[in-house]
Amino acid sequence: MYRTHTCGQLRLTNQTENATLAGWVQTVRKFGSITFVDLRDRYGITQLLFNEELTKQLDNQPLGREFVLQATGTVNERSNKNANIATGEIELLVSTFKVLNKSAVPPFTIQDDTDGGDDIRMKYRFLDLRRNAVKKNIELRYAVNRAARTYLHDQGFMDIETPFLIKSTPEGARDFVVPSRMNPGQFYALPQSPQTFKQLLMVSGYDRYYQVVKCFRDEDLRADRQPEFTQIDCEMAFVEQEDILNMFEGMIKSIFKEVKGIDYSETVQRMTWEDAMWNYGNDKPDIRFDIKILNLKKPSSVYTEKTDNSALINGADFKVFDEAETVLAIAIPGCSEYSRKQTDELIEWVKRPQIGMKGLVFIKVNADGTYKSSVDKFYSEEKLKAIADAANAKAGDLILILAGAEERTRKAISDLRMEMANRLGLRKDTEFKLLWVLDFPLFEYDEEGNRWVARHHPFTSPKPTQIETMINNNPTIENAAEYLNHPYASIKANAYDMVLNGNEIGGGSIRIFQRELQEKMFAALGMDAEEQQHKFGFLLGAFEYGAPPHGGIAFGFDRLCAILGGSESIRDFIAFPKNNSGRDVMIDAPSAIDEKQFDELQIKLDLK
RNA sequence: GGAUCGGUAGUUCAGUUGGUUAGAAUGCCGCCCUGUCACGGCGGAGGUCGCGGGUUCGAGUCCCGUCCGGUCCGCCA
Repeated sequence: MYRTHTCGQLRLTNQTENATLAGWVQTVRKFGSITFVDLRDRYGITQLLFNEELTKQLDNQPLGREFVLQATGTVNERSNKNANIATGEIELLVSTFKVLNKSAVPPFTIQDDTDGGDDIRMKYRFLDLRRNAVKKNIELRYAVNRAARTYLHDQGFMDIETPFLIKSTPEGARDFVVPSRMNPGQFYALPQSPQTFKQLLMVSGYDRYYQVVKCFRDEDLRADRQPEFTQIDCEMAFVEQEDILNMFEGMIKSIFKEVKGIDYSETVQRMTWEDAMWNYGNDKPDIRFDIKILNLKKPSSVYTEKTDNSALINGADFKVFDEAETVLAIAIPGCSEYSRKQTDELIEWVKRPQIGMKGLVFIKVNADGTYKSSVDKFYSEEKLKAIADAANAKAGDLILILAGAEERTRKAISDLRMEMANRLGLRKDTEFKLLWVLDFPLFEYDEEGNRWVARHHPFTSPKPTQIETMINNNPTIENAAEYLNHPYASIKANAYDMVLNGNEIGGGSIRIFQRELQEKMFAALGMDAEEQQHKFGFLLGAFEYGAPPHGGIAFGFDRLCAILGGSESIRDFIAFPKNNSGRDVMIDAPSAIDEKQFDELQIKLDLK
């Protein structure tokens, strides 16, 4: 037996008991004739005390950091207690010890505020994982996993595994592909999600399915995007959208309760996609703070149900506004005192290539009720007041106005809104606000490919009243400039996203379950009968054998963990993550393979 | 594919308008120390300034290229 207790276990109540501990040497503090050793394992740190005789033995058997040590002795009350650690009232008075393994000097210190940078910590991730800060994240991840599984199990969901070696269907993200030795020249694809399999399980009658499952996408990375990532993937049969929303609100609330101890009792807000875009410029708005967009102009073809406020800016002969497709304003609370330097800095901020605006108009709503703006030449004080009132600005607020092309400007005002909220500390990572965004567009225009693609995926059902519009307006070769006016731009889907603090944490839809409609959908995406059969024949075939109505949702597990852990980066919540370039710097993957492997695969490497 | 920031001791960083022998902290090694817990004291070792080229009397510093890493845009059904 290597140990009788863990390093986080012993207390004053164990005084005078014998115990054997095993763990890693955190620090050695030598005082000539006595020595203190902090021994660490997953559970905590216990101080070991070596007497004079044992300290002498250390001359022949030196202890270094991260040595693996086993020590036996009696539990002793400390004369100087340490309130900072759970075992701080006791120490182990060592009688015998054994070095189970020595350690090279670690390249960075294994402690909470380590001296190691990201690079070196990723290369030695197995050491980084010993640190409390990382361990806490991995533990939180397991807690989220457990809470989700418990909830879903209690609701009658079954965990059913689906294959990783599947068929490539190049829609949406790029597939990772795997060559098949037994089928030379042919390739498997790793799943971007188990989408079609979970739908087939619905056809098979497993009407509540879930899986905590790896998904793979060969796209560029970000702080919150990895090439392999984990989803909580769920599907239900005989459900409408309302059933799904209720079921999975329940799951998230249960996770909040189990993992964070938070009773999220309030009703989860709901918002249509159009409202989200109109009011926040974003399909995943952070609603922890109440700053909404004032639409001073809009392109006529979208947001057909909305009324803009162009009367407020018209007739001033201000070309920047008059010639812009879209003009959007937000009122930032308490910033009217911004200096010239500060407003100039904001202008530079929106002109950065990532934002790409040409400039920024501001109106200061002064505390004394006067107005000062960068467009005083064009707008009288009355007009500025009218704009300020429409933007819900109060005395002391700063109104920021962007003008330009619809999509870019709307994204820019959203980015600006988030940036200002960050600067004002309005995005607290201890506050959690859930939101359902509903009625997403069914299609979106792909400018690069000059075609219409499914916004969610091609299995998403259209709103029933718009099926006719979909069938009767199949896109031909469209002019890119006119895409906002195509009937497809207005078709909405039975699709929904769950948003937490401005992050999309889950998304799903009610699926198409009739073969005929699915064929029409594929046709709408430009797939002829032959291509449909080749790519999705198995699904169309299955739909002929009594497919039930069904729908589902998938949650981004890594991202959910990161948000619950108060972090922007999902890497901290993955035991062995990839870096920015998709590399695992610890094992140095990807890497070249042997000539023999190419031979077996009958593949010849000929890099361009 | 693009933008941007960074690469100097094991590690984290500083390094002025280009100028003598490139510094600090921490870690590491040695000696001293019986109550430390960020132990303390004294001493020591440790550098291809990412790599290649250029400008210059002289380059860590300026220029060009390249590699690596971070963040973002495009991309991510």
